[in-house]
Amino acid sequence: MNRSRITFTLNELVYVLNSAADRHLRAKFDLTYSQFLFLVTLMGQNTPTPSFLAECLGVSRAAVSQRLPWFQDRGLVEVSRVTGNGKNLSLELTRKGAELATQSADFLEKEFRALFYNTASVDFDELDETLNRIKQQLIGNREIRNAA
Amino acid sequence: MNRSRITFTLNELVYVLNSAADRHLRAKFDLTYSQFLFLVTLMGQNTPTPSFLAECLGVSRAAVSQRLPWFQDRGLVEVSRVTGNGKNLSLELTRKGAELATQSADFLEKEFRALFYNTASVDFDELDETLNRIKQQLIGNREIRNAA
DNA sequence: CGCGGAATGTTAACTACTTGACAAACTATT
DNA sequence: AATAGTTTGTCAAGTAGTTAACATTCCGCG
Repeated sequence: MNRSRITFTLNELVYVLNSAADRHLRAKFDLTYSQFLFLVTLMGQNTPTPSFLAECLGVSRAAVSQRLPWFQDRGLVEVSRVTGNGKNLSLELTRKGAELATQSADFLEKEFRALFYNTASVDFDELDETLNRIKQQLIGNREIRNAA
Repeated sequence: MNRSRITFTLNELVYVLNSAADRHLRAKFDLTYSQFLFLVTLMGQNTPTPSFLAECLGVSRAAVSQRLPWFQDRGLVEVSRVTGNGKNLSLELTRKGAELATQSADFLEKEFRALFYNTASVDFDELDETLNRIKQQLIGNREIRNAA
């Protein structure tokens, strides 16, 4: 019963976290959580292709392709072709997009820091490391299984 | 940066966990992870209303309403009206549905137990408790904020 | 009793994703 | 250099959820 309790807890916690983030972002920046993720992920790289961005976001290429016009129309993302490369598009945050990403990320960071501040008894670094170890274990075993 | 690292890690871990569960369930029981959750949640109560089930699953009443025929058609769930109550429907697993829920839950439990067995250095009970504490903290603060 | 208000279940319209198919562009091998 | 194979971005169709509106049923209270 250990297993099921903890996977349920994880799902619930993630739901609460993401809902809270979504609420804050909508209220202050008129931004969806997944729009926020799009911008922040884009900021984390320099001029990636849509294909690579899709991989980072964990969604399909088609999904990125469909969402791009929304960000272009609002002047947040610029799509360009690299000269001498007719195949790949290149994505880049505009100045406005970068500002929005930075401001919203800072804001969210501050909000959660305030919330977590009271939870003094938790070592978040250690927790993060533990969760990552579990994740790696799962990924590792999966690959072994698939190869077999 | 603490905050963002851990929320990202949480999301990634949940994704890996749920994907693995989905893969196993499809392969062995021709069942989606969310279909599995539907059955297991239903088994956890006795003859709930669709409305209550929706709340437990964290989805809208409309979503449950739309999904019910799928489970009825396959003889997994029985929908009935309680006599003297024209308003509420009553949901119940059929024998077949209960068997499928039990078998798939047991199977998943066994799979994950095997995976986790190697991660000896993690105290899963303690981890579960920690995650729950964080969740409660978040919920608590949210309610205070909303009331203000 | 009867009537206003709340809750339930269903429907319609919408959203955000998916997969599969495709053309265009690149890469590698011969 | 030609070509077979891969990668990329896009489109069409399908899926699972959402919100909003609705009829129906129940409840509390005059």
